[in-house]
Amino acid sequence: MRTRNQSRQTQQSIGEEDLMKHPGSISGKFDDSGMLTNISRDAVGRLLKRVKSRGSRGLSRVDESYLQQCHSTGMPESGSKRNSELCFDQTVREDDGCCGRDVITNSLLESGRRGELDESEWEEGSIPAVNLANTSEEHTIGGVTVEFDVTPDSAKKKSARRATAEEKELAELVHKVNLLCLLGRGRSFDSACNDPLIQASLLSLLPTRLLKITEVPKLTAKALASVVDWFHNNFRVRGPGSTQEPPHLALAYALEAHEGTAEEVTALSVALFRALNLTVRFVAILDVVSLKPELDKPESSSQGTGKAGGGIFSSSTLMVTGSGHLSVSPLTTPTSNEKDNGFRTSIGCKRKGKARLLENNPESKDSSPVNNLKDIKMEPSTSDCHDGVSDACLATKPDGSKRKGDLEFEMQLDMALSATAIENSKTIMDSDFADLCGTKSKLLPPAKKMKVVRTEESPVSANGMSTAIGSRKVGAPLYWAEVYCSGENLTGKWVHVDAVNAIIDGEQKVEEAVAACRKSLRYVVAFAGQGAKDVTRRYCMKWYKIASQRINAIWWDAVLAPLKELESQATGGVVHLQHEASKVENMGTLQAAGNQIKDCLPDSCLMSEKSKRQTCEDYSIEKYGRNPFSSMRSSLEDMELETRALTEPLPTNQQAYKNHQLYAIERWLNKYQILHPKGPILGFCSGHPVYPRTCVQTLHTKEKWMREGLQVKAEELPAKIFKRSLKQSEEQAGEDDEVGEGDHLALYGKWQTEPLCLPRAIDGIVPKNERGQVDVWSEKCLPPGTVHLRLPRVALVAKRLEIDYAPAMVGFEFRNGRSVPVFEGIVVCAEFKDAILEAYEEEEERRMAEEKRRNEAQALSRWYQLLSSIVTRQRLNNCYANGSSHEASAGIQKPDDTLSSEVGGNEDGRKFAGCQLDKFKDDKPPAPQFVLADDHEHVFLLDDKMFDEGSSTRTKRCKCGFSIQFEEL
DNA sequence: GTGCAACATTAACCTTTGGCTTAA
DNA sequence: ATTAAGCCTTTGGTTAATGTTGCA
Repeated sequence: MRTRNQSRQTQQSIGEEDLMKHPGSISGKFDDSGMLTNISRDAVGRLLKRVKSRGSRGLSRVDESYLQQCHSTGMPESGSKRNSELCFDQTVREDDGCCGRDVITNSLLESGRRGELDESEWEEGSIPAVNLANTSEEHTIGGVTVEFDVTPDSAKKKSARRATAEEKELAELVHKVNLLCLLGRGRSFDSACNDPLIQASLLSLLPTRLLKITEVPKLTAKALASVVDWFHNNFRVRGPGSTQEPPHLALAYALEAHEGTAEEVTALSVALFRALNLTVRFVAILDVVSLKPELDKPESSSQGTGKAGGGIFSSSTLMVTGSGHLSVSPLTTPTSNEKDNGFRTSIGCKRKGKARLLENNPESKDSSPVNNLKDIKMEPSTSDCHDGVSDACLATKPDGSKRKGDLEFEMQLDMALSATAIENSKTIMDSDFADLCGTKSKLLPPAKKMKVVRTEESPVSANGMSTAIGSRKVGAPLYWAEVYCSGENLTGKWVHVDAVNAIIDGEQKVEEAVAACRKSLRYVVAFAGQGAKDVTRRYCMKWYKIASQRINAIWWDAVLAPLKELESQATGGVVHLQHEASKVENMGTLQAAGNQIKDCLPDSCLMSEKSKRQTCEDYSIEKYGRNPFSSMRSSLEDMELETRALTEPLPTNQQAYKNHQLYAIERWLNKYQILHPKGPILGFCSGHPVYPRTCVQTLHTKEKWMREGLQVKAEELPAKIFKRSLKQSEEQAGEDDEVGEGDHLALYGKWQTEPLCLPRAIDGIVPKNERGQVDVWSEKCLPPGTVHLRLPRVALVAKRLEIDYAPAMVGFEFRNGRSVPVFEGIVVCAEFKDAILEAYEEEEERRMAEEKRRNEAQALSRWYQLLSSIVTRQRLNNCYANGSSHEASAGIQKPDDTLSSEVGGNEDGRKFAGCQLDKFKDDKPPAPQFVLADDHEHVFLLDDKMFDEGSSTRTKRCKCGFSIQFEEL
């Protein structure tokens, strides 16, 4: 075992710069010296597992253990610098004697992963532990600062917290956007499948004998076998996925290389079928981000931490994606699959490298995955290739035995690999990897190495199907084709064709395969003719499991409606029975053309969009000409899907009935629900009879029914009675003064109600409730012969006219901690409506006039106040600025009202005001110009007024000598 | 290890009708 | 004297969804 000190020595011998530049080589050194990383990973896996299992106490206990040991052993002497490091070191040693350096490293990596570090950062971060020892509470790797004591603790807390409404709303929005993006992507690929050049190229590759399929009058699934076999043997799935390129180009590359992502290869199969004049859909599982917030995080974390072998070495899927063998929902949003994104980021450049390679060497048909990997490894920019060794050592212990987690991890890896039928290429890769393992395996990214290990243990069958998954022989297909076989059934049938895995008519297996790979079958969409149709029902037998994970059906149907129409138009017409001879002829021409243009690919794919589109259209018209049965085929399928929806098998677990759309059991009804009628019994689940969901009726109180314009029929007994809560009972009892009267709540079903019959208004009197009002929940709640006048202040009018009315309560609002009724307008007898409205109009006019008058008066008053204030201010300025105390004491301003009266009763004053405040003359009435002294009333004459241009001040003088200065406004 | 059932926890929903002071 | 407006203060029980735990 390497100790921490040993590790440090190693680190010291290796400069930081070197670490960053040549992580792989350094990894190699570690690897050579005692499987350090292997041991470390084991330790980290255990540590994190323990931490997770302990929940929030995990790290604190680690700290405590560290502190205790520090005290007991006298370590560490140098303060906090190495605290965290030592802490983990000690803890790990305590457990299994493993080195702590990698524990720290990988713990940090874990943090980094949560911080959405991509794969390259993940790998870079695994080496430079020198950095780690330099900080106490924080550690910096490659510029990323990670606080040490966050990890599983906070993650756990976060996952324990439930999502708020806002978060749910956001998640729903993201979900919708993601769906739309994936729909767009599917349409894109579907469109690419119609590319005549691609189709022609495929035909040119197809052996002539297989063209006979076009001559089959009634196509059956069986007839497809030969073509599917051929395709399966000639096209392989491999990664990294090309997700950045346009589908047309991606297909061209895949066609040339005879390999591509599952999506591309499937699209090629669709293109081939279409070239053969079959009616085909490109089907994809839209692996959309979860509709529920936070759902992805626990999922990923559970995968990452729950598995002993996984732990911070990331979830299995990450490992797989890291290997570049799985391209899943490339347009998923960042929140959907961090793992995918990280993977995608790294593979983007890889694919470009690959693309360049293809362009430079168009004949490199044998560009095997191995070659790809070599290219990848040589790419200096692909930092994710660094430090593969530590991961490479994960799978086996030094002694060769396997740990539980490793086996588990490999199992997951198997699933993912089989999901993309990677087994096809495995056999080829194995031989190459045998060499690589000896020499270059240390340089491989983790999952690449994992794959090597895996292939040693999991022999691949000759036909490329995985045998490692036992019963789950079929991997999780995310893409396949649907071929319309008119020879199936009486009316024809859409047949599932997974050319990638060479599976025909395996629709029943899809759900299981998808579930095995922990993918969700929420949306299965078939694309054709730029349209799309949701065919999830065909593949999902347990709808109740996905129902809650799907967006609300109304929105989804609205989105799909126009696409469905397009799809229906495109797949409705089949012409292969009408012009068979010409078809074969055409195909021969296409094949020849394909041979000519084959070598030009992908350049030929770059033909002008316009001409391409034109070709496409021409071809489509020929191929997808409408026939009179198109709508019938579409509706037949709709019926089929609908039938599946209505004939879902009974779930075997009780909880599934809680919100099941079709079935219900009594124990999962809530208190406002009842079975009526109670039958028929469709089956039993754990002894509970299962009823149709249509038998479930919602119950309400009499009052609640009344709000809906219904009333309980006379002499109807409550369908259900239950006790109120203690408090409610007490309140009710208190009101009724009769204990026991109000402690029960009677509920009625809709079948016990009839339209509301309120007492009619008679003699102009409005029937009111016990509170003297009318509850107007809706128009239905208005007593016959009355109208609701929803006008403000209309009650006053009715009152003035002495017309009987009732305040209209329209609802409640929660205010000041309690519900308060909201009144809007009044309810009056219909015959008074016009009179009231007329009076109301008059009253409103009068009120408006009054209000206007009041406003004007208020404006006047405010002007008075303003001007008085100005005068006062000026006077005080004059008095105190000049230091004339006697003047100050002499000048006392009257209150406004006094001044007003003075002004009003003094002609001279009015005149002076007009002169001296001429600036305000047009806007406002003259202001008072009198200042009263004890024994003298100052009068400011116009002649005595002086104006100073410089300071814009005007000086007024009284004959007595008193003067006031003020600024001209 | 997985699925199920029971229980625990928590966010969201549902309920629902004042009283006093001050100004006009 | 009457009436309108403003202010105070911000429930708590129930349900459904979700998490946890234990069992087969």
